[in-house]
Formats: sequence, structure tokens, C-alpha cells
Amino acid sequence: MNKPPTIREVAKRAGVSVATVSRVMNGRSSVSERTRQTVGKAIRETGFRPNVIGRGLKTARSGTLGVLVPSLRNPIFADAVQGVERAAEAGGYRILLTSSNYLPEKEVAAIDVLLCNRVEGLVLTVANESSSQALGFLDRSNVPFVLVFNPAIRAQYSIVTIDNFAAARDIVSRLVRMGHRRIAMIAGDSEASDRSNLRREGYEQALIDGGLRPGPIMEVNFDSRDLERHCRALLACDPSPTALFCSTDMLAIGAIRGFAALGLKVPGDISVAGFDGIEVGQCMSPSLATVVQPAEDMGVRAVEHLLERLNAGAPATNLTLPYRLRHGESWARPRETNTPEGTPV
Amino acid sequence: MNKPPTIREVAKRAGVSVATVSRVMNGRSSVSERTRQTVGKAIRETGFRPNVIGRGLKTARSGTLGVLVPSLRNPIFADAVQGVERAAEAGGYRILLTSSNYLPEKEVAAIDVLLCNRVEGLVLTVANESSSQALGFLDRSNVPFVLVFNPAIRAQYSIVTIDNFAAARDIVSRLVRMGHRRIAMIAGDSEASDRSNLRREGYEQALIDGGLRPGPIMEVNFDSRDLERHCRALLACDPSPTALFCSTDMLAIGAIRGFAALGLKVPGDISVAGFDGIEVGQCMSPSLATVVQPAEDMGVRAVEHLLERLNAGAPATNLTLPYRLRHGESWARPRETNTPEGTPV
DNA sequence: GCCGCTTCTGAAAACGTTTACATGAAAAAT
DNA sequence: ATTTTTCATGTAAACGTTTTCAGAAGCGGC
Repeated sequence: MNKPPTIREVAKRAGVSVATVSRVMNGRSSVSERTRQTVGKAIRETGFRPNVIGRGLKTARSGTLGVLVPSLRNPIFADAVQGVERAAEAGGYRILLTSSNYLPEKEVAAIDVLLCNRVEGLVLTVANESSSQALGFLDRSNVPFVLVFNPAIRAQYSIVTIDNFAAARDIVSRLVRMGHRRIAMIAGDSEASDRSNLRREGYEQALIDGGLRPGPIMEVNFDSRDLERHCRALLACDPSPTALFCSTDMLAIGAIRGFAALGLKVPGDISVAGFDGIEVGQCMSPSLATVVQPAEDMGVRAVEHLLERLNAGAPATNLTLPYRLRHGESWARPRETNTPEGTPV
Repeated sequence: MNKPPTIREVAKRAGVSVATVSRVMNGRSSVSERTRQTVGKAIRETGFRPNVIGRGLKTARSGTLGVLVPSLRNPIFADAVQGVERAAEAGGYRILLTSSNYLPEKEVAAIDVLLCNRVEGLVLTVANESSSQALGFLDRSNVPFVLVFNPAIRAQYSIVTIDNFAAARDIVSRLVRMGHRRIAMIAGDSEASDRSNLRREGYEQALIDGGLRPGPIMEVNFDSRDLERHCRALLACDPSPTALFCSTDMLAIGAIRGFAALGLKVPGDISVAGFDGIEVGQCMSPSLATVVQPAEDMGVRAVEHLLERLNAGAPATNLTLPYRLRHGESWARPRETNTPEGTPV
């Protein structure tokens, strides 16, 4: 495994100084056409590739952005990262990707690593914006960062998000207006997601606005895939709910599956609404009624804003993008009869 | 935006030389307990974070692995990347993530960038292993790499994959044994995916084995989400197919949706089988019959192998992992009557 | 032939680390 | 008491670039 050629070898081969080779590569200062040719030839012949580590040391610019998301297994984050990657590449940046698995302590460790790598900026989603140790940490580092998905709580931060409260309220109101009187919620672990909390508040508000009593609410782990147990517990409540709102699409999809396993049809026996708007929700049957977040676009916007801060010294900005409701097949008016037949136990 | 502290400032504060600070950080050569304390204190007080760029320059190790996938929007790749990230972190490496959008020319460019960043190794999925310009490129660079998902064509490469041909043949054979006589296929653009080609060959083999004639086959773009048009075209064939095999789950999900839009039930009117085994396929209704690739594990194994090559000089290895068939609700025996009623046009 | 201008090029320092080597002191062996 | 060994530390060179500064060469105008 022999070492890759350095600028010095190129210089020797071309019979010029390393400074000249550097100039040819960066192309901003004047070099005669003749030497440009010679050097170009030498670069090609040696297969020289500039070492960005050496460059970075001198220029104090790593050319990388750090990215931290809870998990790539939820498509909402994968989509956002895809956007981040696209925008970063367009801006000439590379991305260093890490994930926290929804664990606050891993957030801190991951950010520390990224800062050691001298990322020029970060795009991240933290579990909980207000309790996050990671953010204070980051604040002190002077490295600009943009939060994605996290609620816009503190104005001094750069944030790209949607109005989680309003969105949840809107979609749950929809269920209320459809005639549902008993609407349950499955919420992701509130410690692991401040979004989840806000969505829960929106849910409660919608019910209160409709003169209804919130609940039952079940809190589950984000990694939960098998929700049959939770579905059963919900159905055992009295009166049993005719609709269910889930704080993420992944949970909603899991719940639909859970109900199916219990022999219940969605939306015939119970309506289900999700939150996120991941693509597959649209493709499955029944297609998922949900709130659509423009995830990929959020990633793009986050990077664009980050680069503006980086290159043009733009100030931190809260960017709240519009969401929209997607009317899927997973919800419908409740049955006339209020008691669903034969809840299997 | 003041510069972060350097090792020199820590040294000055602690009243020792930079070498001593370095030794304290790396902890392998002997330092007296007293100075270790002093230096530790100075590090904490200054908020010093070692600059891995400076370190990398000296040690000629970047501590990063490059990752290149076609797209993060397909969960199969997101899952694999999740595995890669996890294993890389466990091994003390960071990952530099890029995506090619299935474009061979972007593959080359992305790899070039990664090599400039002196990644110590790469994990990647290329569009087409045999025609890939990127691989020759990579071969010459002396940087070890591991292909994931790509078929194990050349023994000299490190590859983590499954037997795409056998898997496709198996699942299509299943359809044949269920009684289907006319089985169509929707395949991703063969230029963009050698896996797709192999799966198609497996499909053809299964039909030939069953004494049937392959086809109709439609080739579609991987980004296609709306397959209604293609579904309609398939149904217009004579005789019209009673089953459909898709080269990826994302395409299968799109097809199910397409059929639904045309008023056809799956599997009542037509059976559908996919390939990949993404998680959501299991959760939707009807759940998707498919071939399950252990994507996240493949990512993990790829990195583990890469690190063995890197640290222990292990030789390149072809690793073909087992796949399994998932029996979903999206397939069933064909109707007795061979002519599906009222194909909407 | 001299002056000033422009254009091109090279020498060398710097970026933040690690590490080979040297040095001095203390501990151990004689 | 002297020599050897060990341990702790410092000095300085290196890693691969970029960039400042200065010098050389070419050239037109006097």
C-alpha cells in the first residue's frame, strides 16, 4: 500500500516549485499557459490527488459539515439527510454523518467527535431542544449549527421546522369533525423527542376545542415495531376509541399492523392518522392519513442557511415551513354503533 | 468566531511542552501522575479539543471511511448505512457520506472526492459492477473498499451481498407453484443496477423451470413512484398477468398502489412480490411478500471486514449472506377464471 | 541603455499535531 | 561511591498543503 503522490512529486516531475503546482490547482493566481500544461500533465501522469487534510490544516477549513440525526431507520430522517447531502455537495461540502439512536448522551459524544473533526457547521436533530446538554456544548464552540425538526423554542438558534403543535391540532381536529368522540394517541417517548411532546399538546388542544376529553395516551419507545400489545390495551379502554393519532408515521404503520393482527380493519373498525408524511405511507393500503413535513426540502434549506451563515455571516434564523395534511384511506367517519364488535383478547 | 485552542496553548497553561500534552492525550507513553493531572486540568480549562486534521496530517490516518450509496430515499440503503455508521463508530471511525442518485458519472466524482479526503476505506454500492468506471479507478488507488449489494462477480473484490439470482428464482418459483402461469416483472433500469439484472435472470429461470414463458417485462426508472401507467400497460397484455414480480420493494409498493388506483385488489386480482425486505413492507396491508436482505447487518459486516483488512491486513473476501423469503399477504393463488374481469382503461 | 511595469515563479513559513531523539534526574545495581 | 537503568520530559522535524514575499524575466517607452 504505497503512499499516494504528493504535490512535491508533481512539482519535481513538472520541473517547477510546489507553489506553482498549488497555483495551477487553485487557478486563481496567474500561471503561464505553458507551465499550466506541463503541470497538468504531471498531475495526470502521477495520478495526484490533492490531500485535503494538508490543505485543511493550512487553510483552517475542513470542507465538511457534521450531521446528527436520531436514526436513519426512520425514513423521515433519511429523507432529510438526503437533502442535506444534496445541498452540501452543491455547495462543495462533504458531510460527516452520525446518529444518536435517540440517546441524549450519544448526542453529546457525537457532537464532540464532529467538533474534533473541525466540521465547519452542523445540521442536527436533537431529542429534546430544551433539555439538551448537547446544545449548550455546541453554543460554546462557536461552530454554527442548524436544528431540523426540533421546535422553534429559542430565537437565537437557527432552526428549520414546521409548527408541530398546529399540525397535530389540525389533523386531530379533522378526526373530531369526522365525528370521532373518543380519540386515542400513541406518542413516542417524550424524553426522546420534543416534537412528540408538541404533537401531544396539539392533540390535546384539538380535543379540548371539540369539547372532548383527551386520552387514552400511550407512550412507546421509538424503536417499537410491534404495537399489537399497545393496540390491544387501547381497545380495552372504556369507552374504546374509534380513532388513533400517532406521533409518527412509523408508529401509525405499526399500529395499523397491530390492529390487523387483532382482526380489526382500518378504517372500518378504527381510524388511524400519522405524522411525518413519509413516502411509503402514501403507497400502502390503506394509504396513511398524515401530516406531511417537507423533509428533504428541510434538509436542503438547513444547509443553504448554514452556508449563508458561514460564507456571508448571515444571522441565525427560525424558518418554519408549511406542512400539509394528506387525506389517506386510513381514516373515515366512525361507525354509528359506538361499540366495536368482538374486540379479540 | 475566535479560533479553538491548540495544543500549544494547553501546554503553555500547564507549563509543559506540547509533546507532554500529546502524550497525556494519547496515553501510551509514560507521564507522571502529577503532570497528567496538571495537563488534564489545563485541557478542561481551555476547552481544548484535539484537531484531528493536524493529527491526521502527521499520522497519515484520517479516521474516516467513505460511504457511497445510490440514494438514501430507498430504505434498503438507509438501513445499510445505519449499520455502517454503527460499526464504524464502534471501530472509532467516522463516515463521510455521499450518494450517486444511480448515476455512474456521479459515482466517479464522489469517489474522487472521498479519495481526496483520504478516507481509509470505502463501503459502496455501485450501479453496475462490471461496467463501473469507478471501480477501476478505486482499484488503482490502493484504498481498500467493500461492495455492498452488488453481485459477487469478481473474486478479487471484497463484497457483502446475497445471491440475487437464486433469491429471485426462489420467490418467483413460489408464484409458479401457487399456480400462476402468467407472471410479469417490473425491473429497475438495468443500467442503474446490476442487481436488477440478476433478479431478472432469476425470474426468467424460474419461469423456464416451470415451463412458462417470461414476460411481459417493464423497465422503469428507480425514482418512479407513480406506476399506474405501467400497471395499466401490463394489464393490457394478452394474456394479462395474474402475478407481478418487482425488482425492489419500493417498486412493488408503487405497483400495489398503481393497481389500487385502477380498481384492482392485491392479491385478489393480482399477486405482487417484491425484493429487499424493507421494514415498512411488513407493516403495510397487504403486507408485502418479498425477499429479505439483512441490510443493516450487511452494512455492519462490510465495515467489520473493511477494518480487518485495514488493521490486520486480511485478504479481500466475498461474503454471501443468507436471504429469506417473507410470506406476505400480497400474493395468493390465482383466480380460477383466467380472465380478470373489467380491466379498466 | 535605463527605468518602470507587468507577469510569472520560487523560497520559506505556517497550520496542529505526533514522534524520534536527546537530556537530565532519580532509582537501582554494582 | 560509581555505574547502569529507568523514567519523565523537552526539542525539533516532519506530515501536505497554501500563501506571503521577493526576485527574475520580459517589454515598452524614454
